[in-house]
Amino acid sequence: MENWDEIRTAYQVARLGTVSGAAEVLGVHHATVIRHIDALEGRLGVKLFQRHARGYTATEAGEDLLRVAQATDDQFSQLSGRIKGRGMDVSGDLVVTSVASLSQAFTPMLVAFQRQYPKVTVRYLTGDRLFRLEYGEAHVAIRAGTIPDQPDNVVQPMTSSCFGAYASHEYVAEYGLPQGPQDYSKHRFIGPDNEDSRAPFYVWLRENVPTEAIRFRCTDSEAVNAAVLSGAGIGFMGAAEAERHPDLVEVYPPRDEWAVPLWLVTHVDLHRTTKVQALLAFIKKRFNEDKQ
Amino acid sequence: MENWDEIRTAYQVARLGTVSGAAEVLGVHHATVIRHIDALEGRLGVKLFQRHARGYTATEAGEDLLRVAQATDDQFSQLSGRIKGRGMDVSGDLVVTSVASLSQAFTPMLVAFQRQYPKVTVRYLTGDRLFRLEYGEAHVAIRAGTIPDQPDNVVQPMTSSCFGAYASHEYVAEYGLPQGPQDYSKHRFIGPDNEDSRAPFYVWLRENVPTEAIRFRCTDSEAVNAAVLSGAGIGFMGAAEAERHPDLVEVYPPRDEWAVPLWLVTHVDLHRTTKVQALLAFIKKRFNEDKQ
DNA sequence: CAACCTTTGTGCAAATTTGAACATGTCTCG
DNA sequence: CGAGACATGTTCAAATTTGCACAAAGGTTG
Repeated sequence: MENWDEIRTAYQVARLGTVSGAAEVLGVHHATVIRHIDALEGRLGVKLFQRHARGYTATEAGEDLLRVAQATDDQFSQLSGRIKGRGMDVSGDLVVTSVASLSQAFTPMLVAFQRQYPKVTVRYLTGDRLFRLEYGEAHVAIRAGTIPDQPDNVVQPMTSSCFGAYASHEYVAEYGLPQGPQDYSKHRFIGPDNEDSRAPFYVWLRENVPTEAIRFRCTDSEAVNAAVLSGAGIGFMGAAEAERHPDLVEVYPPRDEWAVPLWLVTHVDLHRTTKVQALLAFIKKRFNEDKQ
Repeated sequence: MENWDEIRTAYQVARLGTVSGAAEVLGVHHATVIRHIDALEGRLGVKLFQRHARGYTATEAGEDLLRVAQATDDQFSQLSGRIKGRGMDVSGDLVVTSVASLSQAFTPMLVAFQRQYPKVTVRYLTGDRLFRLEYGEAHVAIRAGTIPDQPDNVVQPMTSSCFGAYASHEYVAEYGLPQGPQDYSKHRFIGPDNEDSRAPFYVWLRENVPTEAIRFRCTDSEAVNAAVLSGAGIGFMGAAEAERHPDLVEVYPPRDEWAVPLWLVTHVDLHRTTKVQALLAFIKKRFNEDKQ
């Protein structure tokens, strides 16, 4: 029972009773309809129709096919409606992923988004492994750092995450604040485990602070935060994160050169869907409001 | 949502996750699969799959299609099984038609047929109008007289219906029996309303009996029977029918030249079905047994 | 890390499907 | 009864679909 188009043709013939009528409805030539029926009957080995000068009347097999194909036709129409409608509708799952360190900033935004579009279910994935857009693991990803250049991904700049240098009260009480580059060697800095880190503030760190002064290294920004809070030294933190900890002392305020750009990334196949567009528009609007 | 073949293609891709796999299952080239998907998505205006180097993964729309098409595939397999199975099975309706005058002889045979094939429902149509095979009004027709030459019908000889001349006791008591052709003008005969009747005994009647002697004419054989029984004159009746009326006097016993041939007629589209073949075989076997 | 395998994607030619025209037959209506 | 409308069915050319060859790119494995 392969070749579903022939079933569809037979269905119209059974429904209308004539080859000509079916051909008109299907938008094909009546010769095509005849050939479809002949092929289908030949493959089944059973006559579906009885031919006569006034048209085709369905045999029992033909009537059976009529019932089944009728249901199929209904199913397909509904499916088509759902699929096309889904294009206009913001509903179903919307999977967003980012590195874990951004979750504090993003969760409130996603919650607000969900309240505006109640039919959508937001799934916010953060984890140690990178969720990949190209395998359909997420609709939207928020990536930090250098501009992602994956093919098939459409990426647009969002905002920058401002980074400053912070230390705990305890640290400052013991070591004081550096007054200039000449003091750096007398301080303890928290750096990245990866010596080649491209984060702009770590590039600055490599270029301005002697390696010996970097006495604590972590892979993870969460670990850096914890280290700073524990008084391990001077470390770089997002300004928004730092504000949440009144214990911290701002060693250096955020600089533009330290800012880490954030990117909104979507897969081409999903980028044009209204659901994704709704989220992107929502995020941008939210950031614009925050700026003002 | 026209072109069901593309839905079938998309279904296999969604099910297997790769274009290549779907192409193999479908028995087509993978380029064809890609083109089907592209066409379908283009028409729907929604992406069904997300493309990546390891294959295609279904979007929500694609998964919706998967569910619907899965059900459709099941339905079509079952349909195919039913249709093909029906070919081997003697079940469902079996519509037989004949002129009403043969019903006495045929009903017992059809009843026996139904007992042998309990899953079949026999519908025996007799009526004033001719039920036509070419419009699917019946599977098998029993026709009397000259050989039917309708195209698209397959006709085979069955047996002959023997006709003799009969009259009622009352008639014979009053008029006696004709001793030879010279007596015909002194008798009353029952003839056909149609002066051109091709029934062999009526041809004989026209050629051998003066028109004035034919004093009662009917269109219908049932009416002829009634007329004979009522004493209207000498009329022609089927031998089997006459035997059921002991009041009748056999004026002339059945002659071969008076016999009316009977034909089993089926439409070509139905002739090869096992159901029809079962009935035809049954009828022939029954007649052969009767002969012995 | 390099070779190999699997996957998608794209021109171009072959094969298949489709469409137009015509033949034929039946039914209907005046 | 005869003309017209409408149905199926067949033949041949055109159009579309399909298959093949090849390219490119990510994934896998030794």
